[in-house]
Amino acid sequence: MSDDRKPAPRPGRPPESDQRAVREALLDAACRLFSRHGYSAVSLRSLAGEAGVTPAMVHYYFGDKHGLYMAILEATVGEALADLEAADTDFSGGDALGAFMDRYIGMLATNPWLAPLIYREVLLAEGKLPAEFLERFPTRIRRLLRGALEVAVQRGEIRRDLDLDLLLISLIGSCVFPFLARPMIEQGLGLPVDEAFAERWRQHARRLFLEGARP
Amino acid sequence: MSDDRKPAPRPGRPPESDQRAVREALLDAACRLFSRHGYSAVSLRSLAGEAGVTPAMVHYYFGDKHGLYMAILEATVGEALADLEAADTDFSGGDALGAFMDRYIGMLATNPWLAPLIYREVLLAEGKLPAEFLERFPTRIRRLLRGALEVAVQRGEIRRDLDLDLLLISLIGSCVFPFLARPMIEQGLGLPVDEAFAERWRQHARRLFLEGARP
DNA sequence: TGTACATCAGTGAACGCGCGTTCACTGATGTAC
DNA sequence: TGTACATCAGTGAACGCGCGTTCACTGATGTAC
Repeated sequence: MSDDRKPAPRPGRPPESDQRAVREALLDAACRLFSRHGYSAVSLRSLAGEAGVTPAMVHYYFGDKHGLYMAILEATVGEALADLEAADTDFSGGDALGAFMDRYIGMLATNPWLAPLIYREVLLAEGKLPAEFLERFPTRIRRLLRGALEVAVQRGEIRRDLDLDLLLISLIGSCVFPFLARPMIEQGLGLPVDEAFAERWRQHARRLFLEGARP
Repeated sequence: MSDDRKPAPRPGRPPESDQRAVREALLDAACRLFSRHGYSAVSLRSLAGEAGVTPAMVHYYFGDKHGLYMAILEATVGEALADLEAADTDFSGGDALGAFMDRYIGMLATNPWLAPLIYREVLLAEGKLPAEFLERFPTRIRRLLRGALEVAVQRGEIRRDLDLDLLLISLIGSCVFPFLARPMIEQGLGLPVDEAFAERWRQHARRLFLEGARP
């Protein structure tokens, strides 16, 4: 009764159990562990231990390990993309690129596991679902940004002598890189990558991207 | 005699064997597989198969799996770093930053496995050697670049209102990002990341970093 | 309202498999006399 | 120059272990009559 760290798991259906709590504990642990160590380096035993449940729960709720992986991808990456696309209309106003960078950086700062997770899946193509995500994610984000870039060029907000494909890569990189390189920044440079850093990075990235480093 | 794909491995010491060939076949396969799939996702059986040798060879030459990993880190990352540092003197002349970017991008383009390998080890801190590499690599590259940046600021080649820490992150990111995002660029944008791309990226990254995207 | 039963959330021991690793061994090569 | 032997490169079968996964089960909860 006094020890609630180990709630004395008895056999049989637990009273007043909350399915969503178990599911989300698993999703939460999976986000953290998969993004930090990679899919194959994380065992279901350690994952279940982190979530405070039995390894068999993974199969009960998600079928198998890969199903859990797909579930967090759908929940995190899918939601993030939908969020960016829903805000597409905002980008039609002035300074569309700045608005995109603001929103993108904010999203990456709020969800620290997002960048490494997407990176492992999409950029390294480490995952097992090239057909689905490798086509879906970059295609959607490319469509989103190519349009904004072309509009910006036509408006004269961007120089005409820059290759738009390469500029697209630079734009994404200048948003996402510090959240990929987080351990290096925190341990190598001694800068905590928190909300305050994200705010500084927002301003720095916008200014550098538009104006350059030269005086 | 005619079939040299399977050289009919007989028991006993092979005649005219070349130790270095076996060692380097293992290192080569390890570079490709570890950088593509990650340390724990690569089994010694698949790695040895790729190199055309027996799994037991890994222990014969490198002690264990981790020893092989350390060996390729030392061979690739160590050599790359030493190369950059040896060229440090070049950077004392005019346009030190441009010279660094040129050299850095060239190195990443020549060794396609380098960026993902360093990323997995240093940026994600996925490896088991935080004490050794997480201190060595970023510390050295930071020292290298902070000096060059401060000199550039004093010479008036760089604006004074930019945070040097953030600028350092931007500089590294604008060199390394396309080589990290290679699968996305090749499959998502349809651009092959080859030597020609590296040459285009060199010019693009330098111009964008110094002059910005605004007309 | 009680009762009988289906369902449901979860347990925990066990399964087979592939992993990293070990080891007794084989026959070619190098060396000493 | 021959011969005896140590060394050396490499084999391949086997080891124990931890992995993902399965399954018989338990007892609380929901439902039908």
